[in-house]
Amino acid sequence: MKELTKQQSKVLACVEVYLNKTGFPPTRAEICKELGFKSPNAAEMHLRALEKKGYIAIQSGSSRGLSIIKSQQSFESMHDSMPVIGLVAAGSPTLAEENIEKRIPCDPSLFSEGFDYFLKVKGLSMIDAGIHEDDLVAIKKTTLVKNGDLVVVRIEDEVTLKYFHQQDHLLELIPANKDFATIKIDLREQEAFVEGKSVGLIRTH
Amino acid sequence: MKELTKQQSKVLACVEVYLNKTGFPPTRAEICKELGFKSPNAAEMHLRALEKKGYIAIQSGSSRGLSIIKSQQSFESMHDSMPVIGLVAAGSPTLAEENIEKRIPCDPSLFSEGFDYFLKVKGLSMIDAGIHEDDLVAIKKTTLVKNGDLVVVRIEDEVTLKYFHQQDHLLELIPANKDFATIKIDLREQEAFVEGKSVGLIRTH
DNA sequence: ATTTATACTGTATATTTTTACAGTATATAA
DNA sequence: TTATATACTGTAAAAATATACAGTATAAAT
Repeated sequence: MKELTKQQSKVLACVEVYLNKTGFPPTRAEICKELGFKSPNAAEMHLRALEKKGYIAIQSGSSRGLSIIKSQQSFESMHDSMPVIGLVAAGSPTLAEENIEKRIPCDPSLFSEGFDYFLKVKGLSMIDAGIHEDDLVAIKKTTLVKNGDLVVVRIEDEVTLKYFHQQDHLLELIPANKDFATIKIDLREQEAFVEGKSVGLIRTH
Repeated sequence: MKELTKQQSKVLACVEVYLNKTGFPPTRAEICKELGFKSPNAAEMHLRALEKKGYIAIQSGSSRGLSIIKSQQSFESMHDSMPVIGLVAAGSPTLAEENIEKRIPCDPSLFSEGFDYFLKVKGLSMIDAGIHEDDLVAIKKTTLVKNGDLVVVRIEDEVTLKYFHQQDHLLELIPANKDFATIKIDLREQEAFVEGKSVGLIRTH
């Protein structure tokens, strides 16, 4: 699929937004109004380019005869899908594109509270909570967590999934496996960031 | 929401089908062609009625200015949702309406192989497989199962979720909890029906 | 220096489309 | 019997729309 110029991209976005808002595609004139062009031919030319590059189809002779072939919108918003993030050790911007292993076709309302991404579990530290290696834990980004919540915490460059327990300056990250030790952190000496909490889990057999 | 007459219903369906096929709504003339009317006013009148009853919106002055407000298509096919079945003891037609506890907004492709319904787990017999009480196990209806698969089996009026193991006439349904005994069935003496197998699991925290 | 691609303005026209108006026919309710 | 609602045909005009053609301007490539 050929690359789009900035303006072509704008026009395609305009068509998609209009379609989402009204349920039918815009006319050339409407695209112009939306994007500030003064001639319908400006829109026409961009549409022709988009057609040639395979992003849209134009039904000639039909008013508003546009249809989207390849959407620009991230797959996210069109047919809802949620990103799967590996439990990576390094890097901080968890939801950065390069950390997304794949996407699962489902929408955020799959779990009642909503969630932001799936975290792919590594290791067996939570096995007694019924959380296995490669399970996908649905994470809702929040820093508001209670003792006993299953949380994602970042300590320096390490991200971990554990039960949360904090009393005053002592943060305890408790595993669900007797072979693993509880991580104890004195928050006066070391920083720890709560990235979110688990609201659900999915597993593929 | 008011009831539709037969013709109104046909027109609404026509708009929806056209929209699905082309990506934009039909004109009055196109509806006529599709449904065999000879006057654009026939379509116009039906559209007005559909608007008055709240099924569509008409953007006046715009060509093809129709948008669907309330689709006729069943909720199922529009916004996919999958039924949740309790692990009920009695009754046989598993997917009968009365057995559906609720529906989860997701589509069958959530798990790569596809699935037909969720089974809500009762009891702790599979706890060592990381399957807890109230977990929802995604079940694909099939009778083609291998030894080691996690299957839904019906024996008389009892439905159970266990690991499958069969050798000749001996069927073993193996739990994942040392406190539970393996169910052993001689198929020459007793019937057992494989209803499906697990392809995944979801849990709400 | 000249071509080529992108990105438009401005105008005009044929065509598409909406939409109003004038009827006809039929079944159902008052 | 007379409304009233549904379900159309047929026509026509006004408005919306696609689309062709003639230009201008700019930056990058050759």
